[in-house]
Amino acid sequence: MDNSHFDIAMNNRSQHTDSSADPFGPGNLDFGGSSDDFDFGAIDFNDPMLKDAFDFINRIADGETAPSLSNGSADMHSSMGAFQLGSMASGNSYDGGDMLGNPRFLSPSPLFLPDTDDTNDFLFPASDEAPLSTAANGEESSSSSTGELIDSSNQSTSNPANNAALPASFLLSSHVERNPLLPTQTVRVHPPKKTLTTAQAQTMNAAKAEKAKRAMLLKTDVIKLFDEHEEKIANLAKVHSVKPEYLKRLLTTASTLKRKRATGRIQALVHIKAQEENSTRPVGQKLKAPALRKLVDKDTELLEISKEKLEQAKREVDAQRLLSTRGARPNIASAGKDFGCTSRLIKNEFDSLHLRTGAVGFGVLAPGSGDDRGLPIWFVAGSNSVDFVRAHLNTTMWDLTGQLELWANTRKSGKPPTIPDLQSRSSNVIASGLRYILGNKSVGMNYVNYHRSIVGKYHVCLIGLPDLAIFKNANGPITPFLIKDQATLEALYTALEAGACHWARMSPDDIAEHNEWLKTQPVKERSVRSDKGQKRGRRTRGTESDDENESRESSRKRKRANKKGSSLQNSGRTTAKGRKTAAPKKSRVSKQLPPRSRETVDSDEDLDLDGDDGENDNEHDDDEDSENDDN
DNA sequence: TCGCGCGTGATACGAGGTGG
DNA sequence: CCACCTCGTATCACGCGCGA
Repeated sequence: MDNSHFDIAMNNRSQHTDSSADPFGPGNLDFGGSSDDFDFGAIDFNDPMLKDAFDFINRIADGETAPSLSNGSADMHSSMGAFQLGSMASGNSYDGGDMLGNPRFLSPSPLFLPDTDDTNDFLFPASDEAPLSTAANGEESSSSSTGELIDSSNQSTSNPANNAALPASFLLSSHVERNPLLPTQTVRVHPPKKTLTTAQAQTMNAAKAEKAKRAMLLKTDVIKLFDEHEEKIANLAKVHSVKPEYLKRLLTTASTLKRKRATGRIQALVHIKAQEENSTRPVGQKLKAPALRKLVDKDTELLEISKEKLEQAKREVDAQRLLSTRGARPNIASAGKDFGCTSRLIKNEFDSLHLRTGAVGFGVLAPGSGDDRGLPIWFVAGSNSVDFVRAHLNTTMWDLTGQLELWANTRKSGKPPTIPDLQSRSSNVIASGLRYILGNKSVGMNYVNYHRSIVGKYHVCLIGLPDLAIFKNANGPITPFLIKDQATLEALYTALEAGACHWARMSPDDIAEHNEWLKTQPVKERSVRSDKGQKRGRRTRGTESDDENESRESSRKRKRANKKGSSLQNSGRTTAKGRKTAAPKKSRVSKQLPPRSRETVDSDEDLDLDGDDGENDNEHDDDEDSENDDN
């Protein structure tokens, strides 16, 4: 037998377990602990059955068609079917493909799917049915059972189906049961605890006291080191005439560059002078900036303007600039002209950037609706970018531009957004803006504890909220879903869309000030768990005491699960109220034990048959949404 | 009202220390 | 070197808070 594939597999495997690599990365072995402890030699690779199994996989990897499970190859079914299908269903990183170092087996390949429509039952047999590999160990295929593959006398490496320490129900859907070829750890059994003698207790106590003393000494030294560090920074700041905060910034990798230059004093004064001089002048005779600047220099009264008035003028300049850059064009003609000029500017910038830096990329621009003026345009940085579009998007730039224009002309438009629309959109902009500025995909907006959970924790704040009474909430911004007034919602959404209202990082001074303020605010304590003090043993699955466990279980959760189960049975992917349910996220679900029965898992969705992670599930949903929209 | 994420309470387990 | 103990951390289950 040619073992070349297998040798490669072993090499790959040793790379995977390299301690320098991420042991939990995709395609790596994960034994839930130190993977280096894993003894691969425990498997007898000279076992003829195992050799056949690897030979079979290598032949498939070489492109040979796999035999259908339902019409033959019973041996392969028992030895490899569970091996591969288990990995598909569980999504565990330690699957057949990984072990063999062959990525082709990582995807849910149809090669091993049976010739039956009832794939669910094949992958996830009902609790009252014998699971795949149980059947393999049972009477039906005893001649080719996986039990023959592994020496049952060696408990440390054999399938724990034979391990009496585990309850039989646990094995029904366990990873190890679905992957009977895996070397398996024994269940750890602790010896009964012995009571200490007086001398032992005294020794232990003395050692404990000594350890505490050493920990205290270390803590004292660390505090001392911190104080010395602060003192050195303060001295250095004094010597170089800079603020200690500046030195601390230099010590970190945080950027000190600001995104935008702040409005200056002279700009604010010119703005005031323009209001004085130009408000009464007709168009065409208004003074221009150089003339206004000269007038400012001569106006001694204006030059001694109060700080408050100057700040007010700066805010007005900022607002005016924002209106110029983000405000809607007043009519079709000006919008069309803006479109044409700006698109040419962008095209020029694309060309120039490519020539200056070699950057590649492409862009497509079309008027937002058929009523607007302006010709669709596409631009690329580097002619190679066209090849990219052709190769990876299977279209040409012209086609893409045409499709964009068509899409813009035919999409829903003209109707004013409804209140739920505005609520949802505003909420999305706020939440996505928060995720963007923090670079954290999982963070969520907290309106109720905004000052503590968002500002205090992440040091960012939402600035530029519309100056409306409803937003002057002591707890911070209120959730858009509580605003029922169309005009208020439109003001909020417009500010968010235009960028007038956005997330901003706080300066160190602001953070310190906010933290001081937080100290004066009452802390809302979390309620104490209602079951505090009670013993809550680990939940067991499928044991004979299930009824007792279920009776103890939270009635609320049971009600929810039952309701969900029944509604899902009836309506597939929607709840009883017709609301679409999101697929459970793998990151959390994968950590939990499977449900105890099919009672609460009656939909494909819950089973997560495709084995994708949560992100992909979302993508799938999005695709469906878009399809529905198209329909 | 539902579902998700966080935090809490509990257990399991491994590493390290200690004594025989 | 082994047995035993302590402690810290990982993991699990689930209640609470909160957004949608």
